[in-house]
Amino acid sequence: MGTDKKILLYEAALGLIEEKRDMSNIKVADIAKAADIGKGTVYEYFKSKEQLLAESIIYFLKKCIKTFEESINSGGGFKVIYMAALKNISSTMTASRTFSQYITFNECNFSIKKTMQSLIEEHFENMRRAYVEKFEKIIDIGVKEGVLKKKPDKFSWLIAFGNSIMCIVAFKHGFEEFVDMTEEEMMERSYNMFVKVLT
Amino acid sequence: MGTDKKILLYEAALGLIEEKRDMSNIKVADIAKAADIGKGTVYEYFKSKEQLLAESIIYFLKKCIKTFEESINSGGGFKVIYMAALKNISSTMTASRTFSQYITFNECNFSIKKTMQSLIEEHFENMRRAYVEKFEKIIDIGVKEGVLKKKPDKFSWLIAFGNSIMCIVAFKHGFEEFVDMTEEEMMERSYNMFVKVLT
Amino acid sequence: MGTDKKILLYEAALGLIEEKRDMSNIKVADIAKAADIGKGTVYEYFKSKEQLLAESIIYFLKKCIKTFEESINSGGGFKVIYMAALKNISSTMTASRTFSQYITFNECNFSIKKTMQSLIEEHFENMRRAYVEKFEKIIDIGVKEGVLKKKPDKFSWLIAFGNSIMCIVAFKHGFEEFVDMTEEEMMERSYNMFVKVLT
Amino acid sequence: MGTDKKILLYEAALGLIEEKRDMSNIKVADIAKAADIGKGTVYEYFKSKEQLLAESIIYFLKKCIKTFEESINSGGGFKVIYMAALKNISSTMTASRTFSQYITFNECNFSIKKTMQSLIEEHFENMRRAYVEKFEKIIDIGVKEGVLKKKPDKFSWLIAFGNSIMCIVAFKHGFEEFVDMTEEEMMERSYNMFVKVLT
DNA sequence: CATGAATGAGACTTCATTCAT
DNA sequence: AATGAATGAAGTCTCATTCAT
Repeated sequence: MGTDKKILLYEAALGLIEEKRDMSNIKVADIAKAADIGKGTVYEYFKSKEQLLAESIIYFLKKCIKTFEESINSGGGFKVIYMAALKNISSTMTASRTFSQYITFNECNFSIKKTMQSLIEEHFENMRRAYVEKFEKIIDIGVKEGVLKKKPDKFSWLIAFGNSIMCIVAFKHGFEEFVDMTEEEMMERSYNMFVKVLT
Repeated sequence: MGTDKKILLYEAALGLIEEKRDMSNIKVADIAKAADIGKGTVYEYFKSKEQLLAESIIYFLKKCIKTFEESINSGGGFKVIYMAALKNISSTMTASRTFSQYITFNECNFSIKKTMQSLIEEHFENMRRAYVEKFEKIIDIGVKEGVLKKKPDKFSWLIAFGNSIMCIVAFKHGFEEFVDMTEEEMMERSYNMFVKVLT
Repeated sequence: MGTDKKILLYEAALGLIEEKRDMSNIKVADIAKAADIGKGTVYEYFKSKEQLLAESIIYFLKKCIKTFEESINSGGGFKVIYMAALKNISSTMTASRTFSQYITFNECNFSIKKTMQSLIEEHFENMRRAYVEKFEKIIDIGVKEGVLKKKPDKFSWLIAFGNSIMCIVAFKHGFEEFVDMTEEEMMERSYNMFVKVLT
Repeated sequence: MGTDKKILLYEAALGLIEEKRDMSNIKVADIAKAADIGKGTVYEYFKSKEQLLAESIIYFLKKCIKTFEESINSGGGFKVIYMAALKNISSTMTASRTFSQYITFNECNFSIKKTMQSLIEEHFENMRRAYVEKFEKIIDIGVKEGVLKKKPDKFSWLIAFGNSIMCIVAFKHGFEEFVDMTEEEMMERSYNMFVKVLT
């Protein structure tokens, strides 16, 4: 069915993006081959290469938020949920280093024309809002549990989350300053810093 | 003279990178035209487009660290220097949003082949070390002045700086959560959070 | 079908080589046009211009030996076969003056890189051996018929054949010393000289 | 002086032709460098690259005939002179394999435009006539000495000389049929065959 | 629906030639 | 007279897209 083939192509495209770390070098032929589909068939489902790439990114963004939601819905207390949230972001970023930048900065290095860009940016903004919404829920849990004395203002907890994410990124990237730290340690310190900042 | 023309081409290339937010779409012809130079002349100074782009990035990296050094050497107390550092980073990032990602994550979306990449990565690492070194000096000033009770561990102050930078990026990016804040306010809060985290 | 188009391109390339007497000035666009094929299509069948030219030459070499075999298999006595052989070589050389040199000297003036050269040289050597083999059979017929008293040594008959070929080349080339001779006369004298030398 | 620089450039060009076995890949810059002369200076002496190459070839042709004359003027009887002539041609061909073809067939694989071609062809024809003239003198000596019973017709001795030359070429080329023969032997057999054919 | 052969616009790069010094 | 930096025309090759099957 049509949709199935689209998803096949999304996955193929995303796979190649990860592999190459560079969207500009990806060829339609490569994507088609990776999806085990004829080159011409791509154009039955997408108007252009641009469109396919743009939609692939949107598909990725939606998947991110979905797995994020799942990860924090597993239950547990504030710390457990906070950790789960960070772990999810961490693994998303590991799985998709190229997109990490995209997600974090909403900059589009990709060779996608302006028309597509706005489409993506809209979806990105949606995703960011969804993340922020979930973050707020996590904060509320922290307040209810008394880990956070009183609900901090939005600026503060947003930046605190940003901070935690930055820890992960730096760690994942393997900067020399972090090499003799285990992931557990890093997560623990990250948590402590998070609580400290917001108290 | 040769060097002059190389710099002319660096600037032209960097200008286009900023303009286009995408290195993969930049054509040699464009760079040459922007530098007001014949297309063939480019190849008198660079072996290939790749080389020109790679060297342009390295040129940019060196310029970044140079202006950063200058900005924090203007004197003043801890808070002044901290603010100057942030302002420099802020303006560098504004001037060069595309590179922000590169600098922060050391990922290279650019269509530059593996050989060039390693060249760039080496230079990037040098630059990062230079920044970290300067950051430490700023921390030391804070300690001497007594703003920071005792010298925090490297992990903490690195992340704290990262945090401050993230505030700027978020602000510059115009996320809706920050729209009713002035840059001064943001910087002030950023400073307060910085000190709080490290105390 | 793939093979057909390759042959189309071989013929087009060979045609242009003959026309221009110089392989270095042939453009891919010319070959494609001559084959009534899109420029890009050439690269569906050949990795590079080099490859196309090299393969074209090999195709030519194989065709030469094939028509040579056919020409001497038409039957008849020693003189008839000798004449047929010479006629074949003569017409091959007329059809392809540029290649004549190649075939005779195994030198490759063509702008073909070293890797391709060795490929061609191998094929050329094969072809040369095939010719020598056929020549020997012709000699054996001459001996059996008693035209040649006893089988001459290889050096002698090889050179004798070379000599005959040279007569043709000189004649074809229209050197002034040969202008008042008909092709028949030349062939007759050539034959007589051939027999005389080997007796 | 002007002329000196021209000769410098001729020699440089010829050297590169030999080295590369392919005139089409020779660059003006290469020739200039080989002659230790500025690139622009070439155009003080030659209207174009074409002209330089064409004149270089003509220079070579003249040099060939000059050394040939010298070689056969050293005196001695018919056999000695014949051998000297062959030796000269042999060494010329060794020194200049690329030109061998040119000289033998008067075909121009070189990337030289039609206008230059006719210039070269005229000079080639002159050279060929000069060679033929000298050959005739050698024949006359053979007749006078009685080695050749009576003066053979032009066709015969021309072809006989061509034959001898072909022996050298084949030998020099290292065809497998000739590998267990010394140059002396080959020359001796060549001489014998020459005399036999013309008797 | 699915395909992949065919295409040609356009990119990078080379190099003969010019010209200011 | 000598130079070499600068040039741009022209060539090779890539690849998104089309279209007949």
